[in-house]
Amino acid sequence: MHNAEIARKFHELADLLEIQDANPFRVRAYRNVASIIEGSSRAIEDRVGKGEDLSQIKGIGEDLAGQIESLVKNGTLSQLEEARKEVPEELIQLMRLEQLGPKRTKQLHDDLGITSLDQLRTAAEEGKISALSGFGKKSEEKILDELGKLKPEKEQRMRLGEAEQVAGPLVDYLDELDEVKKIVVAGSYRRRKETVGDLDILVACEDSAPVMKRFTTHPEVADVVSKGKTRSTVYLKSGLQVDLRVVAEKSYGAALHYFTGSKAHNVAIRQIGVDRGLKINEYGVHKGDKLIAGKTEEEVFDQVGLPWIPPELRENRGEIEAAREGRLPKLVEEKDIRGDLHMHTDATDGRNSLREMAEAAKKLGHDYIAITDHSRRLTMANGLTPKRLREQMEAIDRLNEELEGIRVLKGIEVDILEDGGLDLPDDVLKELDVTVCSIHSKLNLSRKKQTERVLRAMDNRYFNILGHPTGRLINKRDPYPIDLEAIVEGARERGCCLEINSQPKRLDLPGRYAQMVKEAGVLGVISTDSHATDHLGFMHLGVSQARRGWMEKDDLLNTRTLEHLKKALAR
DNA sequence: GCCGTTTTCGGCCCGACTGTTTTCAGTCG
Repeated sequence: MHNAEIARKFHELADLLEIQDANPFRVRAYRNVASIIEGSSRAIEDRVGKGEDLSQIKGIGEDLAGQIESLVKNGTLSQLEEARKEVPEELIQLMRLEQLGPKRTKQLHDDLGITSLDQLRTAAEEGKISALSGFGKKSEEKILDELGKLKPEKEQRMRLGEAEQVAGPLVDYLDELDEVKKIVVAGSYRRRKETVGDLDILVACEDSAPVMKRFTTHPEVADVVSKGKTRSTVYLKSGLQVDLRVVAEKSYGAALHYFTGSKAHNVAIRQIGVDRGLKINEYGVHKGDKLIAGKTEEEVFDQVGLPWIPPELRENRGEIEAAREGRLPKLVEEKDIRGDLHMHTDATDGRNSLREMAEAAKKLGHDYIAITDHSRRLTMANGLTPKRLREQMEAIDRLNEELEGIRVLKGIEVDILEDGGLDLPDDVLKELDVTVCSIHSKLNLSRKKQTERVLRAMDNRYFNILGHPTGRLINKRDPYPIDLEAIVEGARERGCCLEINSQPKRLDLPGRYAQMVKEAGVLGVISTDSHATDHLGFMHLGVSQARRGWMEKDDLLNTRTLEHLKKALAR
């Protein structure tokens, strides 16, 4: 069972308990454990398998450790089964609507007998909801409006970070077979799109039968849709569709190219083939009946007169022309990253101490990090006042005297207030090495006002990096209305940078906007926004977005040495 | 349900915003 699925079960339990009006702190404990598991870079299943004591993890006590273990071992969570008896589990669907939390959901159920989204729609259309106490006409309208926008859960694509947790173990499991010569996950996963619709696993081997057997009998498989010699399709228990395709080694490169896509890229490449009298398919490049290439992707590209193109660029958005003209970018790689400039500690809403964050970052090979806790306005996160920030600065000074091999920079994630001011006075900001400036409130301002708000904030000479610039949460919240072109231009004029936030839920900026930043000559910053030492490993996800935005090492701030970084930050 | 150089019991981030209110509950972050 994957981390994402374990986390989902605890979230569901928390939702059900909340509807039941359970102790809110107990609910929080369940939500907390869900987020710990979600954010863990190691598979909980493995940790249980190795007999690790999960109660050593902060936020997990003896009780929860036991619940996790039994969930992993038996596949069931008895507390969840109990809760489902009390509350219809479909009710949780109602809480996917904005404005509907546990209390009003319970009220809808108790007063109108509503258990599903369909029944909610009918009740709203019949005007029954506005008649309830606490609801009104506006609430009813909003519910109908939200219902119209809501996508069925099944049609949602899985976030890349979650898909990695599913794909990694599955690939390892298949790779244990001697028959498997090569194995890779192709498709949008390999192109590093922010979400994937399904997993396309490609295997090179001569005898497919044992591979197909092993694949379709994997314990995570819920349903075998088809099982053949070259292709099988299954649904995992998590709902994710996985296709396995088996080809001979001589066709591996061609198949890899074919199944990596994108479709638009493949069509364009095949057209070039046709122009040269070649037929290109998943088995290879053919001249007449003769197979002339296909063992590697390089061979396939070579046949159409192109150098190898990185998967992240294969969207037919200019990469073929660039390849032809020899101006493909040398994309940034994770090893180019020298430091991480956005992370939190337990002084605000992080889970680890200053020292723990620094030591974990050092282990990852970073030359420097910046501690950027929240500022005072974010009370829910226990945001720092000037006084507490100064205390943290002193603690950083002391830590830097002790630590070797890594430099801890003083920073803040300071809120951009509604009027474009920053949440801390200039004389405090002045003392910091770096500021990440972010919007956490008033997300629903008009596009014009939101844009002006950020531009005004950037006027402050201590504004360094715009944090999670679009504010989107993948599958959950759209970007707030904002004129990003104007923001990028404003950043260029003022010498500000834009963040590429690596949190799996955010990936913000997305690749397409990263490209805009690069083209404007504005520096990007890839940060993890870590709230625990475990999150520091999300860097590669941000790097993938930068790569999708054609970014090279020099297009980024945190690929620089500490010395150059400091110069670049001075305004 | 978790946690403890205040504590093994009694705390647990709390303010802004909205729509419904007539003094506030529910939701969100």
